[in-house]
Amino acid sequence: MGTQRSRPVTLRTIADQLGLHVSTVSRVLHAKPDESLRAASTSTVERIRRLADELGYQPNPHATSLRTRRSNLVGVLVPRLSDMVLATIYEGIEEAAAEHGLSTFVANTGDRPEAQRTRTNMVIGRRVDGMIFGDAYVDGRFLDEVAGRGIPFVLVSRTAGAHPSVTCDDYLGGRLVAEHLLELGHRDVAVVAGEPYASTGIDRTAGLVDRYREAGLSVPADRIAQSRFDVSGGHAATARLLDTPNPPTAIFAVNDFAAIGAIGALRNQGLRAGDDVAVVGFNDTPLAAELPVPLTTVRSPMLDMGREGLRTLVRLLEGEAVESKRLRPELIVRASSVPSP
Amino acid sequence: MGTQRSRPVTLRTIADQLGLHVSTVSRVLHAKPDESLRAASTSTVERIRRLADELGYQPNPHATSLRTRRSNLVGVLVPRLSDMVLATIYEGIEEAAAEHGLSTFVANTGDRPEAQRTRTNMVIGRRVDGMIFGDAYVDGRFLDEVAGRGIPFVLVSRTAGAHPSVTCDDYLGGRLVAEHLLELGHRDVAVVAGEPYASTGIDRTAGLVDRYREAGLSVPADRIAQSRFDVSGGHAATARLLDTPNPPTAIFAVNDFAAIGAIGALRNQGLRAGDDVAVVGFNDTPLAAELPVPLTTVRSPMLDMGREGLRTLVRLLEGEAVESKRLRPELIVRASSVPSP
DNA sequence: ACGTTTGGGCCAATCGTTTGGGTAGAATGT
DNA sequence: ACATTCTACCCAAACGATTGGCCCAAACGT
Repeated sequence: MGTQRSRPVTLRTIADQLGLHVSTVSRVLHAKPDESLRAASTSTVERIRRLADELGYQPNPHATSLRTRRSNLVGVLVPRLSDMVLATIYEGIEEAAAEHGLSTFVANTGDRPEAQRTRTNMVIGRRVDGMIFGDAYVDGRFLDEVAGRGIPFVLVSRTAGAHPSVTCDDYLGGRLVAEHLLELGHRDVAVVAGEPYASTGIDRTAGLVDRYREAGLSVPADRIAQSRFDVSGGHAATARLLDTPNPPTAIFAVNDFAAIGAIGALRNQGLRAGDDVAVVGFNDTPLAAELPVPLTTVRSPMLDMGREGLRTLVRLLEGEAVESKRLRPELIVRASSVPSP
Repeated sequence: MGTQRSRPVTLRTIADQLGLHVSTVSRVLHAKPDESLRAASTSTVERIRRLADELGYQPNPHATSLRTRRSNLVGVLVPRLSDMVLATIYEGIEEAAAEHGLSTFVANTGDRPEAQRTRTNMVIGRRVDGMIFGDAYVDGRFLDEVAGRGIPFVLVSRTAGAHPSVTCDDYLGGRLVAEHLLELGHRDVAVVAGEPYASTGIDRTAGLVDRYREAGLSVPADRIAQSRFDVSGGHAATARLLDTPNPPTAIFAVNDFAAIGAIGALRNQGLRAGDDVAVVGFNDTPLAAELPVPLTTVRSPMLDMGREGLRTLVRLLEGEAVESKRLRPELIVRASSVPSP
C-alpha cells in the first residue's frame, strides 16, 4: 500500500487527479512553507499534500537534475575503501551528505594516477555537483587540472597545494609522538613513513623529525623508510629498517595498519613490540587498543574529517569562500611504547 | 583543451555544428557499430565521431535516464564500510560495476532496521535499477517487502529466505574449523558467534557445532556467545565466555576482528592466544597474518563475492533467472591454533 | 518505364520538473 | 464607481536524449 507497483507517480498524476496544473502542484510540493502559501489556497495545499503522500510521490531526480542543472550528487575518490581510515572518513562524508540531501558516488583509485583520472572522469560524467578527494597527491598537479575544469572540490585526509582541505594536523601529530618518545628516552627512532606522495605521511614524519632536531637529535635518512599504508607495507618497510647492525629502539609508523605490519616484522626478527622495541602508530583505529600489546597511537578525528569535508564542500557549492581546516590530534599512550633501555 | 569550461556540449551542439539533426547524431553515437552504419553514411559517421571527442562530448545521464527509464545506477547497503570485510566486498562490487558501465550508491545502515528502511527509500528515490544488500537480516521480512515493491536485488555476504545471494559457504567454513580443532584435540570449544540476525555467524557456528556433534561432542549453549562483529564486540563476548571456572581450550570467533577482540580479552585475563588458548578467526583479512601471534582463520573470497554479486544483479536486470551461489572457503592454519594441552 | 527497395536523414513526441509570465475574478482603496 | 491589488491558479518553454515514423532521392528489378 502507498507505493503503487505499476506506474510511477509523477506530478502529473497528482495534478490530474485533483484537476490542477502540474506547475501548481510542483510549487506547493517544492517550495518552502512560506512560499507555498502564495502558490495556492490553504485547502488546495492541503489536498495536494495529502494526495502526494497517500500516493507516495517521490520526485524524479533525473527530471529535476535535467531541469535545474543540479544533481545533488557528490563524487568521492579514495585510495581504498578497505583501508579502515578512509572508510571511516567516508562514513562521515556519507552521514553528512544524507543530512544535506546529497548522495555520493565513491570510487577506489588505489592511488594510481590513471585510475584517478578515469574515475574522476566517470564521476564528472555523472554530473556531480562537486567532489571530495581523499587520495590527493601532494604535488596537486592533477587537482589543478580538475580545478581548471571548474569542478568544485575539497580534499580530505591529505593536503595538496592550496586546494581547500580538511585534515588532521599531521605535523602536530608527529611532534606529539616525538615528545612522547623523547620523554621515554628514545634517542634512536625509525619511521615507517608511508608513501612519498601523501601529505599525511610526509607531515607526520616531518613533525617527528623537526621535534627531534629541536631536541638536538637528528633522524638520519636511513632511519626513514617509505612504505605503503597497509599492513604488508608496514611489514616490508620495517624489515628493511631492521636490516642493520644496530636497530632503533623505537619505531613510529604513520598509520596503525603499518604499525601492525611493523609488529609482524619485529616478531619475525625475534623482537617483541612493546618489550624490545617501542612502537607507535597513528589514527587510533579500534584495533589499536585490542592488540596483544595495546598500541600507542595518535587519535585522528576521522569521522569528523569526513563530515567537515562534506560541509565544506556544501559551503563551496553555495559560493562561500572556504578555507582549509586542520583538526586536532591526540596522543593515546598504551603499552607498546616502552622506555628506552 | 578538449573539455570546454563554459557551456556543456550536448548532442545539439554537435548536430548544429555539423548541420545535422540531433537524432542522427544520437543514433551514430549511441548505437552499436553495426547499427550506426545504417544511421548515416560512413563519412558522416566519421565527422560526428571526430567532432564528438574533439569537443569531449559526454552524454547527460539525467536526460538519458529520464527518457529511457534506466539509470544505470545500483544501490548498495552495508552494515558499515569501516568493517574491512564489507569494504572489500564493496570494492568488488564497485570494480565490477565500473566494468558494466554502472555506478553505485553505497550507504551504511549500521544493521539498524530503521536505517535500512530510510536508506533503502533514499536509494530507491534515486531511481536505481537494482540493489545489493550486504546487511540482510536472516528473517528476510524487510527484503520481502522490497521485493514486493518490484525492486530487483541480490544479497551478498549474508543469505535471507529464498532471495538470490552470493555468499561464502559459511557452514562449510565452520566445519573446516571444527575439523581443525578436533585434530588438535580440542574437546572444549567456545564460539564468538556474531549477531543473531546475520546468516554468516549463524551458519559458521552451525557448521562447527554440527561437526562437533558428529564427532560425538556437544557444544553447550553457554559456550556460544552472541557478539557484534567488530573488535570490541569480540572482546566483550569473549570476556563473558571466560567468566567461568573452567575456560574453553579453544575459541572460534566468526570474524577476524572479533578474534582480535578475543585476543585482547584473553590478554586481560592473563591468557595468551596461541599459547594458552587456541583462537581461530574467519575471513583472513590482511591483518590476520601479521598479528604478533599469526591468526588461524578461514579465507573467504570477499572481493569475488562482491564482483559476483554485481554480475548476478546484472543478469537479474537482464531478465535472466538467477540462483544463489556459495563460494568456497579455505582454512588457513597459523600459529594461533595450538594443540589442546 | 515504372514500381520497389534502400540509403541517409529529418520530425516530433516524450520522459518529469521547474519557472518566468500571464490572467480572470474577487477584494480593496478612495 | 472605477482603478488597483491580490488570490489562486494556468501556460508553455525549457533541460538533453531517445525512438518510432516518415520522407526524398537514387538505385534496382523486370
